[in-house]
Amino acid sequence: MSKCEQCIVREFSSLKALNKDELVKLAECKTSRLIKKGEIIFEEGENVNGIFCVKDGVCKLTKLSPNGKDHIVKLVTKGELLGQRSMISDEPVNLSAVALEDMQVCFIPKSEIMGFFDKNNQFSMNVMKTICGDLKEADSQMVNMAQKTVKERLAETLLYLQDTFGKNEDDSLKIQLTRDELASMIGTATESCIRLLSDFNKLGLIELKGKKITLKNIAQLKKMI
Amino acid sequence: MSKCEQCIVREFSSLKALNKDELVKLAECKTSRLIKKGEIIFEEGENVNGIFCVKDGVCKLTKLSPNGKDHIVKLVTKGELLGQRSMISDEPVNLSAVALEDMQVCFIPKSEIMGFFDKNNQFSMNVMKTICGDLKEADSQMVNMAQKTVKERLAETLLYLQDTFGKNEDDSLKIQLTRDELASMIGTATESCIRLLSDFNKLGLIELKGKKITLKNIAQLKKMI
DNA sequence: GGCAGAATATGATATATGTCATATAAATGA
DNA sequence: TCATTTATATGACATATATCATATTCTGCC
Repeated sequence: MSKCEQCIVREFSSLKALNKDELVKLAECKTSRLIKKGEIIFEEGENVNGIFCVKDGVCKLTKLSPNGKDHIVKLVTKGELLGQRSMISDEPVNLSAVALEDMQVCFIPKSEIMGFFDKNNQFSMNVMKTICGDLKEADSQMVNMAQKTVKERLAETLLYLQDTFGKNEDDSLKIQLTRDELASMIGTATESCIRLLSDFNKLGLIELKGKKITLKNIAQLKKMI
Repeated sequence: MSKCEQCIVREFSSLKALNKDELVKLAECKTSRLIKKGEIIFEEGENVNGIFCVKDGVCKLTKLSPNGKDHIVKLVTKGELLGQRSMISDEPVNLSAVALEDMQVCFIPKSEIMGFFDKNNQFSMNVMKTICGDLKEADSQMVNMAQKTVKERLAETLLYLQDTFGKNEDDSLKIQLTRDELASMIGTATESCIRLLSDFNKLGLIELKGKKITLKNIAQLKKMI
């Protein structure tokens, strides 16, 4: 079992508030897991009874709409925690988590986290702030979905993906989403998404090479939002 | 200054975790306010530096979209707290609050609440749970906006309004929203909202009398969602 | 290496929703 | 009380987006 003290990603999450003793305790009760691309970490409705700390890789949090389509609510990446909301609410998870790349995660049982809540106010505060940030973002996304056109949402999402996950040496977006996934992030039909990408390509805003997407005219994309 | 100990609505919010001493302290530092229908409690971008406890009345939380339209993110009613998110994040508020009816609210300064966070774990936990509930609801609304038709969202919203705010003796919805406000809750143009209400009326799902809306066929409305 | 199945692409068309115009009804205020 | 504004309603039309069909390209796999 690897030591949490030496784990770098811990510094990026609420766990940074834990002291040496707490980290030792944490290392004793956590379980590490390797998760393959496409694998499900947990599914809507499941009881998770703990949280996951993402050490490496990216996953999508999706919610199934009554119309049968999945919607991607959020992407979660290295350094973030997964499943905090449902643990605190003491409810089954309301979202599914699926790996978009191979991942390394650690599972921390609920009992352990609840202990930290009791004894470490800074940790509680960090978790609260994270969830408040998620709420602000969710409100903003809600308004985006309600008020913006698909074209605007696509432009915004492409910029977000580059900002958050960066680009490869050839300048293409580092994170690899299928057209289907991109569509379910912006809330549209796959064909519409593909068509708009095609339009953006023709307008010189982006470049499509196979499944690789390269942002070519950031200024113009920003103007579209 | 009225005593918080005897305030009934306190029992419905996170504040129920406070003990006698804390309530006395709270009563000393809070300020009560009467707010007229239509009045702005706070506006997007403002620094609020505390939270509001809603003693009576209902307000809307709105967010301005870049296209210039307001979107109603949430309705807040008696017994709920207002402004928790931004206080915890230590940021300006991301939403505006406007009274839909005459309201009674109490303002509690940030310093006081932060003290409770430090000393009263149950209170912290209550606040956390409330915000987690808001986050779950926001995620769900995000998916609704992205995946459901306007018709479905209208049906859902009408049912929600009746469930949450009840009906008058004549069975019409107790909460009075303008068509414009209803439209900005479901995320559509005012005309589309009016038109669909008209359609629902013709189908016998609802009845329109002046601005009063009465749900006539709940089962059918539920089937539409 | 070639084949099956998936992902991407594009056209044709249907449909939902937005926009603009205008009419009517209701509310507000001098 | 009447006039002016504001909210509701409805029609005509434009447009964005979904849906269905069908290529084409990619990818994993035996």
